[in-house]
Amino acid sequence: MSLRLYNTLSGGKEEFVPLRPGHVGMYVCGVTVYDYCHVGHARANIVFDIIYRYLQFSGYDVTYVRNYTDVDDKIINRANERGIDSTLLAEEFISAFDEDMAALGLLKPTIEPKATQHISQIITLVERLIAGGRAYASGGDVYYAVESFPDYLKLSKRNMDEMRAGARIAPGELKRHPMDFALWKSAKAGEPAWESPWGPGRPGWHIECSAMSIQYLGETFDIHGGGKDLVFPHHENEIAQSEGATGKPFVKYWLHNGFVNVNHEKMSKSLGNFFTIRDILKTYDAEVLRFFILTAHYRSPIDFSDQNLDEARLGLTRFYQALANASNFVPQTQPRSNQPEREEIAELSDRASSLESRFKEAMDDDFNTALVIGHFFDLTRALNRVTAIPELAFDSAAATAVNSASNSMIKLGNVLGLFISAPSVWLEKQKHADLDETGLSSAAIEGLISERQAARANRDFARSDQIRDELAAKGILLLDSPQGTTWKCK
RNA sequence: GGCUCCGUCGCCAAGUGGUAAGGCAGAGGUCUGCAAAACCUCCAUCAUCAGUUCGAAUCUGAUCGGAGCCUCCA
Repeated sequence: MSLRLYNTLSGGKEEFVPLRPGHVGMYVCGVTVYDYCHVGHARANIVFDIIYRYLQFSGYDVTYVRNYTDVDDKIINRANERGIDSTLLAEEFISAFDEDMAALGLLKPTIEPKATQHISQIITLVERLIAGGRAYASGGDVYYAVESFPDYLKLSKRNMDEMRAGARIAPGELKRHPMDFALWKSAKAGEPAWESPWGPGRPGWHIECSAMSIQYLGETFDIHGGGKDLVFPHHENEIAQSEGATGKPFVKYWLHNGFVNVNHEKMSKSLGNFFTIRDILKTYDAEVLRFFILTAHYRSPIDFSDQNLDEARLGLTRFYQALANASNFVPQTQPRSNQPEREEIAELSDRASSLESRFKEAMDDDFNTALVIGHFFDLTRALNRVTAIPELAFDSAAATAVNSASNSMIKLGNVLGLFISAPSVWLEKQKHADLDETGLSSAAIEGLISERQAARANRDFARSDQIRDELAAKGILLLDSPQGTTWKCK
């Protein structure tokens, strides 16, 4: 079974066949750097991060390009509001973006080009379009003549008549057709500007992505991605610009991720219902956010809420707890027994050895991470079944199966950016994360545990239970085991 | 208004023609001094209606409900 992915262009799943065997060129629209990133950006970038990782896992040599759009009306406006230079503002938010992506545990793309460093390529592309009769200069601006490109709107599957109602020519624009869009904008006083054949100006939105993707991936490449909201106009215009200039198909597979919603509404700046990545990471571990995002298919909408994040944390804890149990289970001494194989061990071995094929099957089907997580839970249960049986503690077949299961789960989880911590470290971190709210210190808890142990040894269960109840009232749960008593937050 | 998409157990969520994964919550049980954790068992016929088919959550049509795009947006 080979990789199949949903192509927005065709509206269905297609078998993935790269242009060059063994190689993949992938371009993902980054951000316009004028503000902090919100959870919607986090989702888009996490989704393409796992696609990048999975393609590599599948043996492809991937060139992953993600741009910064660092010149744009919004940047200029925001810079003016703050009374600073737009370059400075862009730099500030490029750094913020880098910090956020690093905090989310994303791999760095192969290339992260900036629009302002590709002005000459942009100008060349615009000249090509003018020469080919696809664009025209008007005043100091250059516009793309959408009527010159018959395939316009093939990605968003609309037609000009439907669109015309919403389109209009804004005052000051020198367009021939309402749907025409700017490739180059003449600079007003105080705006960043570059010399061009049409006078000083700056690139319009869209053209930088055509110029940079062609520069690094060629005139035709494999995968182009971004959020669903970019289908129109951004990606539609990229197609018009690129194919209009080169006469070649621009992109083979268009991938678009679904939105993050809040109360079933799109999270967006204009609705004011957005959460920035840095705010979220104050409360939730980056891996919890990633896990939450991966529990839904990347094309589906996902509802962002505390309840859902808390549930994600609970789910992740279950994995880490099982992995911790597994690492404790492996005998420190030589195995003493080799019992006739028990059903639990056989099941675990089966699940462990088939995990990778199940994983691939799910991921090959348009990156079905939710199904993968289901498989992880299945394996977790099988794992817990074995590690919960004390008699198997020194059994060599059991140890082998447990080892193989946890290794496999960690290996494949890592492909999704999951299970990246040492289980004990992660559990410890979760344990202390909520400790502040309880008003207790871990030393105080340990002291009470010792006191309770003493009471239990004396069979003073009244005192023992009193201690446990008091701690429970403050949000601390005690967990007794043959190895002693540990605790965790509710 | 036009164009897309979605509606699966209390909640989250896979499944897109062969008879409903998984997680959370809930019920019962094992373990435990009692608990907790873990494990075991139980827990849905897929918005509604009408079709196509040997067979549909999956295809078609209608209805109801929700969202997105059409203006900047991951």
